[in-house]
Amino acid sequence: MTVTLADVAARARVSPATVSRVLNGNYPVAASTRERVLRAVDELDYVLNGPASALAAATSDLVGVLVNDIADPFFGIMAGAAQHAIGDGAPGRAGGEKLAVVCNTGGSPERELTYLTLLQRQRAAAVVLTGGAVEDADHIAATAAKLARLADAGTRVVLCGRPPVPAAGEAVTAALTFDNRGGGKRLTEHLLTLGHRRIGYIAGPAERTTTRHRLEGHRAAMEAAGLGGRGLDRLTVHGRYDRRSGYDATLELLRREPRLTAVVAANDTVALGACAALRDQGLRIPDDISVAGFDDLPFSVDAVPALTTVRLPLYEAGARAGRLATGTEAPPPGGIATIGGELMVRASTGRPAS
Amino acid sequence: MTVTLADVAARARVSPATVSRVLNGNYPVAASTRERVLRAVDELDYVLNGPASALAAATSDLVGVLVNDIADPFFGIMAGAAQHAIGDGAPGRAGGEKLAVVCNTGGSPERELTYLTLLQRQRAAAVVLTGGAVEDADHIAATAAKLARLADAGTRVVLCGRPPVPAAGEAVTAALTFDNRGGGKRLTEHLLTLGHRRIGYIAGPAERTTTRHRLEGHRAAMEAAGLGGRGLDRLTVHGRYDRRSGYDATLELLRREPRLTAVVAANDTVALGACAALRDQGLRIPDDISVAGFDDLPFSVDAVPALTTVRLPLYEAGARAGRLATGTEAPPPGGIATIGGELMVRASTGRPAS
DNA sequence: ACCGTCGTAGCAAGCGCTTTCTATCGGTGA
DNA sequence: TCACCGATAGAAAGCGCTTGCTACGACGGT
Repeated sequence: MTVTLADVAARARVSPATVSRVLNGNYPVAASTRERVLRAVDELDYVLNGPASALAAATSDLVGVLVNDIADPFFGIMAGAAQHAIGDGAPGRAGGEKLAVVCNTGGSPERELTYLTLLQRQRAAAVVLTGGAVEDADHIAATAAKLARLADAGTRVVLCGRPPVPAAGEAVTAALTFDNRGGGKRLTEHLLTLGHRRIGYIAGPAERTTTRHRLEGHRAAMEAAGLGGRGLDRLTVHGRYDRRSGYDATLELLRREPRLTAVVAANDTVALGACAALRDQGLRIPDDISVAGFDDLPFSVDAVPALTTVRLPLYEAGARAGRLATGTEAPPPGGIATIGGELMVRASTGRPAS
Repeated sequence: MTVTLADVAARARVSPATVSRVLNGNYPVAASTRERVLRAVDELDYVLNGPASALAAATSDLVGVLVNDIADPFFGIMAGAAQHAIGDGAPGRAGGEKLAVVCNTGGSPERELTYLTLLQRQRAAAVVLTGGAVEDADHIAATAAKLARLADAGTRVVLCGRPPVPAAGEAVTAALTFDNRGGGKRLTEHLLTLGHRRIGYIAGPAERTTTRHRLEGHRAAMEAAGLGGRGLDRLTVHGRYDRRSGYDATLELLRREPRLTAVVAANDTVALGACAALRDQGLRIPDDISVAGFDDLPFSVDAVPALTTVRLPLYEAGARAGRLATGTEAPPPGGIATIGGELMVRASTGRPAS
């Protein structure tokens, strides 16, 4: 039924060992023999049996890329870049080709662990974890343990846009983290500079690192401006990283403080929802109220008005993570690199009305 | 170093066969024995060796989901839904859990084939192909052949948002196709009804089925209104499915026909680019010119003005494809189901000025 | 009390490939 | 001319798991 190495060997009148060596190209095989084998492979339309070779060689060419939400371009862009870098990593001979697969955790710690186990099962060559992590002690411990297990099974572990795992130290090959705190700080400073004082903040899910860091940056800026204290809590609303959440949170913010002059959203998608809510309330942006996002996703520049936001080099980061995962690029010193964001001032922010 | 089935067996004082059966749960094992085994698994922190079991069982729990562009929510939504449906397909015992992985082809036929081969290598349980296909005879033949090969290796093949492969007939388990033609037609009819006559069309890449079908629908509507002929070609511009392409194409259309009263875009992303271009030209939407998109991606309702478009039930389609891939749902009669789009009339279209 | 059965568990033969070790052969330098 | 060597190719031993078949008690019907 299915063609095996032995069939190819028979056809090429050589031993299976020779065929294997031709295919893997890491052993001297006479040119004439090689050609004969290759022809047989072609004629028989032979396809290597992945599991069998993974079993025998104790390695596989699978690279897993874990994302929180595949429908969100934030992850899509990073994953696409990583996959690209990985697929083209060693385009040379067979075996150099890695299969990058992206796994959607939906933000659930359990699914993340499940996928990690599944990848461990497959003896994945590398794993790339993207996006913020959940800050639950149990989960962090479980993840760290799993990563350690993976690492000493030879799987490379790369973090992209996620803070280094505290306990997993040596397990992680490299960690690329975004400067969410700094970006959040600069964004709010921009608003403060424009003269805003009553600034609402729409945060993401409370337990995620990304959420916390961006919020911390915001608060640091507020406090530095003498606007700290309890007022901050009143003007902060948590929600999911989606449009709807931004819409609802904005309404809530307006309810708490009708004289709000600016809203900072956890990310661009949320900001879009916020804009919609504001418009529905009859408020003009930025005349009546300013809005800012985070990430600078592709659609943000086309929003009306164009969104002021913090640009994160998602594509570059993903590509770099991919290269680190394939070992094409050397890890940064210390294994950790922080990637900064760039403040993009656009039309959605302006001076407060009064 | 690594724990194997045999280790677990030794620890539980049973044979490897028994352990295997406990883990796969498809053979009677006494409760007490089972428990002992499970405990050993736990204590040893055993993880099944995927390749080994795939080799022995000649099947794997991998399901591949191929997408053209993972950074595009159009695909992200479908892929996420499929992955969800697949992962939760048989959450019962181990083994029922499938690993859905998404592979990003970047729209390249070669990469598509490469991934298909890679999945074939892994003896994937199923493959889901999403999005339009490239209409190149060679590639279609190659794909059909590959799918046939996969199919008779026992891999289920599901098409989602892609027209049935002509030559692959029996190879395909099920095909879910979007009624792009009908949607395109209705969209243009809507514009015609409003009174538009000079309607520009921004199409996607020429060689893709999705592009062709949507365009055909548009033209059918135009012709039915007596607006056929060569004028259509003049008012059609091809480009990629991205924002930038929409921007550029719009400028080109305006150059060709300054008196344009409406622009229909290949999809929402392109439409957004079109809106940006029009705004930059000082044109008001919909007062001076109407714009329509396709897909109804999440951000479309938040665009300003909200985008008139054709809603495609992306999530539902993806989920269904996932279920078909896992065999959780029976294929539609004939293996083919056409999914209709719903015209969403919003603020970006209105009566022409004059 | 005997034998067919049912319920469990073990044996052992692979699954298809990689890789170490060994064999072979045409040179080569002395 | 002969021992020796480099370059290739083959033999065979697994890699860790699944599964068909066999083995073995304990039951229950007659």
